[in-house]
Amino acid sequence: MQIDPTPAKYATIANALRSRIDNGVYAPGSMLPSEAQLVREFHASRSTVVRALEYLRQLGYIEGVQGKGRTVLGPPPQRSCTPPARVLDALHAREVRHGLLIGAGQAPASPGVAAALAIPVGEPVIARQRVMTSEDSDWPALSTAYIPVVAADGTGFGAKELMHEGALDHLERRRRLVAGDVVERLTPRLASAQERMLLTLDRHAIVLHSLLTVRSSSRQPLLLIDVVMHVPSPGIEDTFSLH
Amino acid sequence: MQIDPTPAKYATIANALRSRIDNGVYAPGSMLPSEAQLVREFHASRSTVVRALEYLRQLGYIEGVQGKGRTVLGPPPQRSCTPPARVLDALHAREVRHGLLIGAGQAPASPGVAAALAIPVGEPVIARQRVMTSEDSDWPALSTAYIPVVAADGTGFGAKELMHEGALDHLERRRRLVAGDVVERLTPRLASAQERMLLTLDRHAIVLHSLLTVRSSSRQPLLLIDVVMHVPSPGIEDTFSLH
DNA sequence: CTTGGCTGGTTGACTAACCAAGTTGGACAG
DNA sequence: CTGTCCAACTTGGTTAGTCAACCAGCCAAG
Repeated sequence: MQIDPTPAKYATIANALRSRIDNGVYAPGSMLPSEAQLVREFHASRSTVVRALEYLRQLGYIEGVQGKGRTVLGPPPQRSCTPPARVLDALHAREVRHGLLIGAGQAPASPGVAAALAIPVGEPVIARQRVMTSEDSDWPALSTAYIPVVAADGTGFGAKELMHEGALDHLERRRRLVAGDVVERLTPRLASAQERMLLTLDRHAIVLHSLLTVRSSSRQPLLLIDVVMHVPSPGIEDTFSLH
Repeated sequence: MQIDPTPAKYATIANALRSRIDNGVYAPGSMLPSEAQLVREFHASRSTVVRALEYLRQLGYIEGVQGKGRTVLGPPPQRSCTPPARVLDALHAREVRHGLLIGAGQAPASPGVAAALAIPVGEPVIARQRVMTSEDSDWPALSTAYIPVVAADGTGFGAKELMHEGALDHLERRRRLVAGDVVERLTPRLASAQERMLLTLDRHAIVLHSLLTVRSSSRQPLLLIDVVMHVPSPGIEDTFSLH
């Protein structure tokens, strides 16, 4: 039977202090107790205390000034996520051959499109549909960009000419906008007949449907890209750090 | 007139070693010189050398085994995202009611399980299956944890008793391991008959299959969790920053 | 052949001590 | 009141030492 080991003293000290910072006991901007105080509290040598503090410093929880003391910085900010490749592909894929552009033109916004763009159902939008190839994406995909007509003014979204830059690149350049983030909603479903035909899929093919809402920094929807991907085994792979 | 200060000795050592790792002088997988060797090379005390090594360890460049030496891991990979909620749920969901544990016991590793755990097909693994409820997860899900029998020694994975902590928490505590990252492979497919029954799904229900490989900091697979989720509209939502 | 003990090496953790460099507050003089 | 000095306190860096726990190789005994 395995006996649980006692954690190392420096780890105990580091974790205790870290918890206090995470829980707000030591607020950001406040001074941490001095080394001498911590030596007394944790019955450890100074070197052991310093080792724990160094660990927290490297994690970004605290910052020390010689002669003055250590300041609490707070829990290190959560890194914001870079979009995975499939999202970036959809935002930036250029139209390089005429055969890939299925169509472009005005249509009334469906309920789904209206909800994603925060506009009334039926409001006119420009829809632009294209096939994404292995040059654009890891898997065969069908991509439809939607943008409200008023917002498409001055852009080439409704034109029959190829857009030699990605949809987001084009919008940002033509409308002098800066996108802030993108929200992806991912659902699995059966491929429609049109999708099967355009992507050369089997009768019962299952696809991943990704609805990408590009927003401004104030969260206003700017552009919607509806992507349908046929993802073969071993599927979409992502790696996440656990510390 | 400010004269540039001589960098601290430990910083000089850490930066020298870090450069050698970045430049491939010490290749990933190789052994770093011993502390005694570095003491001689850099004319420093052992504690000073250890301080430099500890800094690199925390950055993720190296990993040490007591009595054996330190292994070069290589430059740390670009920090990836915090795992999304569905992944964290699967890693940390506790078993709180007996009805949710479907079964636990030994089985030979299927090709998929073997590949994910980097073990031979047919090698005995412990499989533990449970239903995840709305307390655990945003959607109904079926979760099966797989761990090689030898690695399950000293854990409760094969037992019929409930595990009152998450699978990863349990493994880390019982085996004194620290997980480094988790790789997710996501595919859409039709639900199997068992999945439909256990998750109360329709005849043609489509599910998302998420295969999670938990790895150590040296990328060795530790634990596999196979999750099948029924994701209703509007699907899995994620937000990504664009700057 | 296997097993156990020994040796030399390895890292992990902890303590003690020293020196350096800086901050802060109080006391004192002008 | 302002400026200077000094003591007490602070963190930064380094060395030396000890004990514990482990690995790998070697050799002897069964």
